[in-house]
Amino acid sequence: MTAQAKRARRPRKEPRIGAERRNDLIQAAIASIAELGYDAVTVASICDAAGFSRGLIGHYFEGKDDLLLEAVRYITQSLGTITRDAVENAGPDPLDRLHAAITASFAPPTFTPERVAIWVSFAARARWSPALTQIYREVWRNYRASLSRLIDRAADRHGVNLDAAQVALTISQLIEGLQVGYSADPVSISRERAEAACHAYVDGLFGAPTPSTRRQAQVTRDA
Amino acid sequence: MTAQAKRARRPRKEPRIGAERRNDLIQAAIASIAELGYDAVTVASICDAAGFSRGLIGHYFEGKDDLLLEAVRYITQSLGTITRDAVENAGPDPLDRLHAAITASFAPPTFTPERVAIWVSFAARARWSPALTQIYREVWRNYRASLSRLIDRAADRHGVNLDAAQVALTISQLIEGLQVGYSADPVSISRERAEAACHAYVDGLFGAPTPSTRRQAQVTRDA
Amino acid sequence: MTAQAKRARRPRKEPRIGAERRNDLIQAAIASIAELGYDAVTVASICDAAGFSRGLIGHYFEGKDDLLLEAVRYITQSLGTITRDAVENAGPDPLDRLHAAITASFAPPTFTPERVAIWVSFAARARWSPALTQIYREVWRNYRASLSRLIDRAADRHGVNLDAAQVALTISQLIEGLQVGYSADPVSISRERAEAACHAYVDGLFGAPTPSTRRQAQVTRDA
Amino acid sequence: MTAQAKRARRPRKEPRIGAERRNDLIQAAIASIAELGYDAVTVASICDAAGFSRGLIGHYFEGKDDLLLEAVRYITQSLGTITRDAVENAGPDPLDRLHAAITASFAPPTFTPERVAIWVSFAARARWSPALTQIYREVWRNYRASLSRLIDRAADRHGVNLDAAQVALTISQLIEGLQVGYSADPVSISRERAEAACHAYVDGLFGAPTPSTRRQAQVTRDA
DNA sequence: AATGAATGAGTCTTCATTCAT
DNA sequence: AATGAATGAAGACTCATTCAT
Repeated sequence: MTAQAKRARRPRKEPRIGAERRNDLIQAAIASIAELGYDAVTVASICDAAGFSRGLIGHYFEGKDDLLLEAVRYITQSLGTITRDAVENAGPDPLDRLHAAITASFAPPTFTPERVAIWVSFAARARWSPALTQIYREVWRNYRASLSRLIDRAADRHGVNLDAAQVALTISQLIEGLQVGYSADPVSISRERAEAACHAYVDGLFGAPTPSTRRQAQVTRDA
Repeated sequence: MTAQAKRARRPRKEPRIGAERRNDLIQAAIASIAELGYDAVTVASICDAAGFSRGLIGHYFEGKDDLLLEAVRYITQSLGTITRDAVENAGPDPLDRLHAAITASFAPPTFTPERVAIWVSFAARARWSPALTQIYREVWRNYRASLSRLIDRAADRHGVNLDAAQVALTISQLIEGLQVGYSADPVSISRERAEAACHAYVDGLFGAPTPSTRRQAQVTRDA
Repeated sequence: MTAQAKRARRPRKEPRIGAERRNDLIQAAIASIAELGYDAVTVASICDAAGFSRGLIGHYFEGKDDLLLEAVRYITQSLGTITRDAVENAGPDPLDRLHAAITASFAPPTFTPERVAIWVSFAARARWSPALTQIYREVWRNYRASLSRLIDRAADRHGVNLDAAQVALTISQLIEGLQVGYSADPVSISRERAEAACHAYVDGLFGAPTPSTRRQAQVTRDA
Repeated sequence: MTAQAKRARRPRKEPRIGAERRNDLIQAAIASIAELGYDAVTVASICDAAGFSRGLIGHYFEGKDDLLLEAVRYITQSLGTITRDAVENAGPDPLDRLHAAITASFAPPTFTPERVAIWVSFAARARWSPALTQIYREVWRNYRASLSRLIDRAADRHGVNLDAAQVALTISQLIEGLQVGYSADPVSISRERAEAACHAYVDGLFGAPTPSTRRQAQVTRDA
């Protein structure tokens, strides 16, 4: 805003590989979005957060929009990887794997006030940005496809008759909606309530008697 | 000051009473947000949409932010009114009333690409705007409180044991999430699928055999 | 606000009612200048001070600049009248009359924080406004001419040899300078110190031993 | 953001170090005030005078007001320095030093139509600006304190009994008033008459027989 | 590679003026 | 006569981008 003042002499950084610099800037962009909001972010705020000079963005990105897009990509990729890992570490039972996917969605680093807020900002802007729309669509389609497979197998195993596509949609959008609520009003919607609601939905589908022990380990591994 | 000389001017709009003009501007703001996105909206775009000169905003609002806030208030109020009306016109059965509330949430004028997109923008920004946070919280709290009452009564009537608060939260955030999905990617998440998923969740709770006939009339009056 | 362009004195249409309204607005303008400063004054602030609607200025004045000029004229005329009256009521002795002129310059309604501040604003702006330059020049020329006559006669009477024109200039600009100081920093330069300094200068010229009794009556007739 | 497309640009000024640019802008601001008046100055007029683009002010100053304040500070500091130098170069006699201070006050670069006009604008605005009030007060307090010391010593040396504080106030405000007069109406109040009046006042105090030879050299080096 | 000075388009806001009622 | 709605020009400020060093 104002205060082009004190640009404190900072120690000159050691020149590094481009990829590392790029990543520094992406992380700074994420931090800056979290602090100020997607559209209040400025090149200056990002560079200040990274400890770099203003002009550096032009060396590594097409411009501000490009950097912001990369930041979004970073977040979505990280989201996908984390979910995948969680599912694979969850054991063979498809229902366990389903719950593990949900648990991962409500655990750090995915479910953090900052990350959730950024994600929501990103989803909200998708309507007016083809690039964001495409990323958004792909992420959720993959997510729902994975869920669908798990749901199908779990339904088979537990002898339940389900519309897997619809259930996957419901889970994905319930997660999305709980994220929005948590982002906007974390007082009313705590992380715990959000997670519980989502698990409860799945439990309801499979007639499970609150199998909370199944997820306890993962819930507590917060950072 | 400096010589505000005579100049050619466009035909002056006939002055109307204040309240009417205020509403004109609010509607124009809503239209402009829908077209450009919450943060790409400019005073110029709003005034152009309304057919007024730039300076008029200063007469009726504190400034751009104030107008935008009023636009949000307008939308939320309209949302509350519509839901209330729908519930009251739905007959005595609490489960019918619950489904009516959901139906109204997925019907125009609430569920319109423009309205949904604005709502989502608004929710996404709430985190960085105390004024928006307050509005957001209040709207959903009221909404969930209404749902809770309906759920309690419906559970009584149908002999089901439910955590009303959790179910209300699930419904509200499922709606929110479906709106986000519809806003960002209306191709993957159609209005019909969104509505169906939400009704299906409620049906699942009450063990209903897809009582779709109950809502058929309203579902098809979409725009 | 530049462009204090030459504006022919237009004849007033409704002399009586109009004159009253005109005066109301002039007084409001003076009050508004005093409160906000010459250039922070707006048409709105003046009309608010007068309790009138915004558009009324156009009925009685050419515009804002015209009104402001009239306000300045009002103040300068009032200044001249007051000095003249004070001198004429001071008795026959020219030195008494000289002191009386000074006393009047440091007494209300001339010497008031508001009036002084306006006067100084006006003087400061004169350089860039031919209309103000003209008023300013005329006022002080008349004032100095009057002083000169008094000084000449007083010098005769008291057998002192003086450059009347230079003394008149010194008195007038000492008053002006004391007003500036009082306007900008009334803490350092009180009204009393200002008046005393000016009388002391005249006393010094005529070798008077602090003839303070001579002016006591006038000093205390403040409003 | 949004499409800051490539555009034709004027030849870019070669970047210089910050302090130099700051000074360029301050000088341009002074020139612009002198030309247009304190409140008719715009960011555009300043930048045009400096030959820079509009946005540069934001790099070196908080904004327009900050720059204007710096311009005032520059002028007042320069005023103080010049007076101090003049006094110290004036020889040992305190009365000579007193006259030297006055002479410096009526000589360039202090006493220039532009500088005087700016100074007067600044004094006139002080009433409504705490920052200006503070600067104004400090400058004149220092000035009067210096004068007081000189007056005391000169009175000792010449065996005259004087109220040093009052005389200092009189001199300072006489100078101020002569500046105002010169600014507003340089035709009636020439630089020479102004200076002569001020010296004559001091001469009168010490009973000097118009010791004009003492100052003749300096008087004639006018611009 | 990195810096930060410089640019200039875009936006919001203010406000004197106009004018229909 | 009086009102206040409406206008539109002017100005300050922001900020992404460019580019010489």
